[in-house]
Amino acid sequence: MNVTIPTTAPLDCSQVSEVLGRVGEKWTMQVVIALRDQPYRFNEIKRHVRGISQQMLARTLKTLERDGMVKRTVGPTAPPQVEYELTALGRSLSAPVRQLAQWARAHLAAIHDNQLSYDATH
Amino acid sequence: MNVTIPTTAPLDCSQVSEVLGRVGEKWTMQVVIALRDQPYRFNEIKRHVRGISQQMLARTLKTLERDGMVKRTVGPTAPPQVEYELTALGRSLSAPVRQLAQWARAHLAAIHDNQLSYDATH
DNA sequence: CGGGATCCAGTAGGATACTG
DNA sequence: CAGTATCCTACTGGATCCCG
Repeated sequence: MNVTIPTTAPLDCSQVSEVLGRVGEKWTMQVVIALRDQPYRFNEIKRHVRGISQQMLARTLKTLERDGMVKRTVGPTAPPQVEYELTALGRSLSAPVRQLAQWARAHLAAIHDNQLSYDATH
Repeated sequence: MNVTIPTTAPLDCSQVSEVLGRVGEKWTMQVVIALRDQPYRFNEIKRHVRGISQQMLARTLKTLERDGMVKRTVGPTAPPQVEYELTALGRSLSAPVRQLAQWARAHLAAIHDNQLSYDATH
């Protein structure tokens, strides 16, 4: 068989950019990363993700839940006990994102250098 | 040696989200992908990236050039002949992004299903 | 504790017209 | 051909207050 769709594979289509856009949102991946190892409650996540507001955490979690990346579990207690955990889908996303993050760490200094010299001459 | 910094590696820091944000911009990766195989001129890129306006293409290319991902070469002719090509940095980025794109294509249907059933119950 | 409702600022994205 | 200049809209991100 050997279909061989090498580097020339689509890669384009607007569908992919839908996911790229989600990944590029400010808090999405930081929340996913915070949940990587174990479930956490709302304010536990908030403490792990430095700088996030209640509002943005609530929005981000809701979006992730809607996408099926995070599972929300409400305990029958008062006050409410709500736990969030990654689904298999959410966990599988963190792998390629980790590749990207490694690239970022490896090349961010070069990018900043380029920006500085570009700004100096334009 | 085998240092073994497994899934617990940083991955966090705001620096990474700077790159993630860039990747998440609407046209950035589509332009990078269009330039993957060979240099192109402005309007050639515009034809390859369906739906992009002159304005957004100019902005995107300028940002990519500033980041050092794209090299801009002006020929000494009239009318101007301007060629854009990926730098080594730009080419190296497309590898991890391709991983993400493959993930996107593989799981986008599942995401849409989740969104539909979520919307139906909330 | 875990949110929702509201309001607000900044920016990404886009349409159109003009220019060297 | 390869942009720049304007102008506008929509959405992201955030601060604050309120509620069960």
